[in-house]
Amino acid sequence: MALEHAILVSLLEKPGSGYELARRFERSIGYFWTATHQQIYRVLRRMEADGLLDVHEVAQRGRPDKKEYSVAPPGRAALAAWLHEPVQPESIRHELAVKIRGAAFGDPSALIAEVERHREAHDDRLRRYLAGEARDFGAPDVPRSLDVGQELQHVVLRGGIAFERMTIAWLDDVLDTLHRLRVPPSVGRP
Amino acid sequence: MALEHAILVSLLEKPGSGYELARRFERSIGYFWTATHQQIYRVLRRMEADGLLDVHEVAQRGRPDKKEYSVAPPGRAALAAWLHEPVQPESIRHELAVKIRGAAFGDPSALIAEVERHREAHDDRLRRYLAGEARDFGAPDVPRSLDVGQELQHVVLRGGIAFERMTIAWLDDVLDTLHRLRVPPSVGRP
DNA sequence: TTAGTCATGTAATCGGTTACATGATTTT
DNA sequence: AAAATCATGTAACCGATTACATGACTAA
Repeated sequence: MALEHAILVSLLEKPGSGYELARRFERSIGYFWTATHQQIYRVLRRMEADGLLDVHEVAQRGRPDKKEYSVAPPGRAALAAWLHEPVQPESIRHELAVKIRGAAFGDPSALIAEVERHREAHDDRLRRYLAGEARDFGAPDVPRSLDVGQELQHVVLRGGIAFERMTIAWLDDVLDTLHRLRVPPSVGRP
Repeated sequence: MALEHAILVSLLEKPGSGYELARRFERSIGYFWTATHQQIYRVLRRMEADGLLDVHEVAQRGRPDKKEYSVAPPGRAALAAWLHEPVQPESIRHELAVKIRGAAFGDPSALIAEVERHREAHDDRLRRYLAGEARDFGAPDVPRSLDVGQELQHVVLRGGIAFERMTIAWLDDVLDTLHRLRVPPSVGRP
């Protein structure tokens, strides 16, 4: 049930509409949790009904009205309580890994293009993260003084960066392996 | 819909019962996909009804009968077709990261124990993966010659190992940050 | 004029988790 | 005697995805 808590964190960092939250889930929050706008709207309504959030409609010129959500005291309490509960260490779900292992029952070299596509996507994401890091937290050689919230945001972003770097290195390993498997392994035999 | 495909891959590697599949999902397949026995049984019945799998009951001495599933020709075809479809690069979902970012609105040092617990869990998993690697694929200095299926299994396992190593390093970074935040940053100011 | 952004929603379906349930056998 | 393993399932619920829908404004 971490979506609710991710929303609480995001709204505490800055109040906003469902639409704005959906956009944040595409970027900053996106490197540790994802959600579509449909789901966000549904959860927002439920959380408001439960008294965790306050809403007020904001009229805008030239744009549709929006409902700006902010965290109500019970929402803050719910987040504080959750921070003291243990969550269980998660496992990954990696569909591409299923495919790689499945390739043994098809043509492994047919996967090369697919793996390269994934590599590109992760490389793009890494670039975006690094750009965001430089923008929000300063370049490594030009450190800024940050408050607690920023320090924590930064360490989470470093996690996203580490994940992308690791994934890219692994996909290179996968590509290497797929290429090696195309030529029968004859070297080294007597 | 990768669970079906993960099951097809696993059953192609070796036929087995729902119970056995559930066990495999706790270990080898577990480092890229997870599933509980309830879900596995449900999906197995559906796949059998769809003609993707064959079943035959196996009587056992001293143990309950089991239904051994194996991949039927249409199942093999379904897997082959899926291998040619692109899957989209996934994002991670990391509940702990939500917590870390949420800690800014509570007591960050209260998270230290929780993060240490996660670090332990990932360290355990890493050890199991490394033990499995040595057992199934030989130590790095004593390489074995492997067939295509084994090579692909190995590269996926290397991915799991890389993921755990990266996660442990990141959690150390997180612990470092949480410790630093306990003492007010006074060094370096005039 | 077409595409893109801002903004919110409904409906259907599927995938996954949690809790509950049974029962024999084997190991400590 | 108790706990663990082998083996299979039902029911309820929740979380998440996909498809569909609307409508105004803005920029290429």
